[in-house]
Amino acid sequence: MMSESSRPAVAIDRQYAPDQTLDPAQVGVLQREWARRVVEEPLAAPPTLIAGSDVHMRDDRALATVVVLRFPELEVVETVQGEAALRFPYVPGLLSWRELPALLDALGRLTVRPDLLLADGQGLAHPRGFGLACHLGLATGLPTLGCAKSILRGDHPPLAEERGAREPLIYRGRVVGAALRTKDRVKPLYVSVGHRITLDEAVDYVLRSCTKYRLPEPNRLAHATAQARGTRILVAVASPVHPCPKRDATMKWSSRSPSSAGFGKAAAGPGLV
DNA sequence: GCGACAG
DNA sequence: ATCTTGTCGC
Repeated sequence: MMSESSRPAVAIDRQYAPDQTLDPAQVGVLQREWARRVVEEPLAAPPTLIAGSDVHMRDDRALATVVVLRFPELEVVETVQGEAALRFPYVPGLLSWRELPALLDALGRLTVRPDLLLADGQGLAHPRGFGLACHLGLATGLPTLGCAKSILRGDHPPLAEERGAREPLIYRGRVVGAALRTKDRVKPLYVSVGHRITLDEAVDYVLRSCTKYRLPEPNRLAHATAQARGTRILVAVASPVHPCPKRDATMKWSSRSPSSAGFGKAAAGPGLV
């Protein structure tokens, strides 16, 4: 058989693949530009398939996992994995440049198309309005939302202790997201628009995806799978240990790069050349 | 200058 | 995120 070239469930727009050679200042400029392309609008229809993603770091490698669940049943429909070499340091505000390669690798392997993707990080609640969730949205064209475990930027009024309690996340006088209690008396999650969704919908779907745990099921399962794979506690019946070729650790830009100001220190920390 | 800083 | 065991609490 042939010619029945069924296109991938999720097409990756390579124009948004992170250019790993850019320095922080250049990335910042790109983020501001791309932030203008983010669309904040109501979902076209209630989602039937929702996905959650997570990335596990291990030995200079980023292992991504995406789990798709049927909604609102929350039954697993598909699980895919992706991988990429870590060629970018962790810099607050530039997370997508570090994690997107592995995530796109995984997303490109999906055989079903999610109606919504819950990313583990910020969406619009970002210094330049372009967190990981927004980046994933533009790269896949899918509706996305950011679901972070801690705040990157912004503040919010005290939150009631009951599950469902919600307060706006404010940054520079703007509502960039929402603090959401997904479980009684447990630290809240920070939800924000990623792409093609409204904040109210994002909050609604995150809450409806949380059953007995703090994190939404898609993300919780993706995290467990990614972590297990990274720690090698999964039954690797037919798959040998991943080859680990030699690679130099050029994980930091010139320590005197004038354009690096204002982006915080690199993961390697100060003092390293 | 100092503090903050998704994963 | 990662390095890492047990432990206090519902």
